[in-house]
Amino acid sequence: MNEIEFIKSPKAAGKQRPSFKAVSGSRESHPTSFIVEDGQKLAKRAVLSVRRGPIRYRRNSTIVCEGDPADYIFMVVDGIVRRCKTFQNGTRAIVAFHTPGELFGWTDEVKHTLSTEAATDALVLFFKRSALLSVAAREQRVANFLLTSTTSELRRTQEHAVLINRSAKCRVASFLLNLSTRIDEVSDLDLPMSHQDIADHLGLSIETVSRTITELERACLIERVSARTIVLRNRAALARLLS
Amino acid sequence: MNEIEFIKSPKAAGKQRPSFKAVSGSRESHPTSFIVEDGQKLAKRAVLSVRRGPIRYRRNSTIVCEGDPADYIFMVVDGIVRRCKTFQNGTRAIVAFHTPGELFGWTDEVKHTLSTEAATDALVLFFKRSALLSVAAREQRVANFLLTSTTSELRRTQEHAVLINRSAKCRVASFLLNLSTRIDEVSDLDLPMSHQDIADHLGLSIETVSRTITELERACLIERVSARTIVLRNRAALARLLS
DNA sequence: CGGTATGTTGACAGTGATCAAGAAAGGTGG
DNA sequence: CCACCTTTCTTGATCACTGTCAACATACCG
Repeated sequence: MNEIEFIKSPKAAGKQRPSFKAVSGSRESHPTSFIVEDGQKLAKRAVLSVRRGPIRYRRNSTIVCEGDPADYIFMVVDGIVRRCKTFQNGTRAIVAFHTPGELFGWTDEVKHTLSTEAATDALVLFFKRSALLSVAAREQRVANFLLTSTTSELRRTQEHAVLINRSAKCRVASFLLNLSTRIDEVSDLDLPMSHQDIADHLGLSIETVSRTITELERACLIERVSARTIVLRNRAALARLLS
Repeated sequence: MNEIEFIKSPKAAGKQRPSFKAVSGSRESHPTSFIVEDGQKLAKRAVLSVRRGPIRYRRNSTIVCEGDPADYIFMVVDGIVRRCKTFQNGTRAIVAFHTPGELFGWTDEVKHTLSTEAATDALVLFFKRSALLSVAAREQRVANFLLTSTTSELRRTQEHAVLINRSAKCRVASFLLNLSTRIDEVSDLDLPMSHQDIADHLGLSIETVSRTITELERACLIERVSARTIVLRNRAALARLLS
């Protein structure tokens, strides 16, 4: 871990881009509200007792390196976090992006198999693995939350793996539709991450991502307000590209 | 579900190819031995009480269709099972192969999002989702097994997703190394599934799979005893292709 | 033994990567 | 507020890897 900076309030983070502020600011519920919803004071107190942070990370800073001991697991409070693997030749594969409220990094291995980095300025909670396990043993709702989080992440990763043998147009359309459901899309869809991140996530070159967005715009499926701001003009047609 | 056939003994299945028999016959421990290892008679009785089957499936028969209600989850007893999604244009993506002992199909959705098919003759146990959940609520070891199974599947799916933007040679090498650790590799590595299945799993064409195997053989990294039987001659060199 | 399914190899084409140049956006300092 | 610089994005030209089409070989099965 590097570039760690303790802060007093979530408001201190995520101001790099106006659109990003809008995204995080418009969230009605706090990411950890699942504990409240469970209505179990004991569980809430138990989980919070093993919480560390939140810790603020600047964009592109590393939260955990591949190979680091898997002592902690994480939850995004604000911003976007990417989980990736970098190869010797410098190419990088981004397995997943995580949005606020998502628990990630849970593993049975002793070491993390993926690096975790801040794709935007981000605010991240830490949970000590061993402590969370012992809480889960006492509180069934905590155990359930662990299982549910892992199951959701598995489903998303499976859907992503399905994209492997599909065309560039299909991958980009899928990504845009997916993203629009995961972050608050007021009217415009603000891309919180760089095109390079999107390219590494979809297994495409940055040039192909750009060209494909242009192509979708020419077909009037989307509209490019700015490089990082897109309007989905025809969701139905975009969805048809996937089937 | 179709082509279901109740049988008395696992011996009745998996005889299609001699190599397949050798693979399944050489397993020392029974796939459900985790229950015994847990040493909890209550848990064992509880889990077995919600078991259905085993049911035998012939190669290429469908176990569950995409969109079927997710009332049951599954465990491979014998053979290889594939989980896939087929698109309108006929192309198919195989997200994962499952080997004996693996629990799969766990989901939070009401419907299965992937089809499940027998890649070889296979023997499959069924567990009623709701029943397994209530057992897990009583027996922490059962809950743990659910979480561990899901976590393992997530890790494997993540590793598979990483292969997206890598070369054909790298994908095939990765697949062969991976397979050799998952099935008993006496001296030869018997491919239990067809080249078409491998191609759909790796996002390659069947021709490219064939050509890549030929290429690896020319480089003396592997040796092709027959179309379905391969010897890994130089594991270290194969592993170097991945990094 | 013949027929079907599966695997192999070659020729060619197409999608997307690479290389290169320019444009736009964001950040910094005057 | 503007000038400058850096980063990010866009577009074009070319190339390479892999897909497609086709023919043949081999294995499997009745």
